[in-house]
Amino acid sequence: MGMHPPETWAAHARRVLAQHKRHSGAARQAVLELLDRQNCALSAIEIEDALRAGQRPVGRASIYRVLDELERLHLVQKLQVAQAMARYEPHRSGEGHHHHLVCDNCGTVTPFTDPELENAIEQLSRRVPMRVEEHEIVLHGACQDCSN
Amino acid sequence: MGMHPPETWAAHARRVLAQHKRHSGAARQAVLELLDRQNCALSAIEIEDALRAGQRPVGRASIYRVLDELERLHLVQKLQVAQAMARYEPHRSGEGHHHHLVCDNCGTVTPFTDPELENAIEQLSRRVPMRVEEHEIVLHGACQDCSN
DNA sequence: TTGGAGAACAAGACTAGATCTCAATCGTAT
DNA sequence: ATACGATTGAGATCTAGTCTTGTTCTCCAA
Repeated sequence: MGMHPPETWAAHARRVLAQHKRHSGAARQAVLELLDRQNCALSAIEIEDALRAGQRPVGRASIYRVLDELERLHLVQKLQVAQAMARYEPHRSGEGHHHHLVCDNCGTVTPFTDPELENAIEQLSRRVPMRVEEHEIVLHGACQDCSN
Repeated sequence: MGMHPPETWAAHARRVLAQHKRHSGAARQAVLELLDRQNCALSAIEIEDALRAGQRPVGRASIYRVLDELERLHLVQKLQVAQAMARYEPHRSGEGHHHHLVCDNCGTVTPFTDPELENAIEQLSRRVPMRVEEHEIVLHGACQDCSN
């Protein structure tokens, strides 16, 4: 369990994709690099806009296709956080893992982490009639600004 | 804190609605009664279909309006379980509370309950910078049928 | 009991997130 | 270099959810 050489998530993703015999196209690279720079979840539309504004426009269909692919390989996690709009974030082992607080008043989404909760989920996953691969926890309520 | 007389969720909901000075229309009654007969979450479309097939057709706009209203009064909980489609279920205190396992292969949604998990969430809710009112937990993976 | 104010309702136009199609292009193994 | 399959983008299409509008119904007070 020694130190791994530092490797970006994007590099890791590229490696996994290569192992799965995928060609490496420009659209996919752009999405990977954008995702790698984020620390919380983005929607497909936000990704589309960011890429159009920034480095390289990518067709909407490509974005959804890439996100789908990455999700199937467990490289991103797809979240149904609040509205009827999916969000995606890089699936980093350990340190990046977090869940979300959603303010039902103003709609803000804030990430949080909690080791004890992770522990409880870990235990639970063994008791449940399913091979658990991911979990998603959303707390709803009123954020500090809104509860005054 | 004694025993309450047995009261259906629908009756409870009607009472709360009355307290909030809402008139009582036919569409809302139909939705209430349908929801009361379910033990897991329904989507708005499923509700629309069930009502059209069954007792009394109700306009789609009305269904969403009613569900919204019920959600604001905490009489139903809105869930973003799997696909980009919200699901709603009666919010019963205690005994009816549960969470969901989603099989990413076949899409089945199964409810489960777990006191320890509820406990962990309860603790967590105090540590977190938000007044927590609801929580939603979804475990993803492969169900028993699909993991063979 | 009746009349009126405002709540509830239905139909359907509309929006926006997501998917599908298909022809053109690109990557890579040979 | 070539061939073949993977990748891509434009735009059509689908569908959950929202908005608009005119009508109907509930409740309450006279």
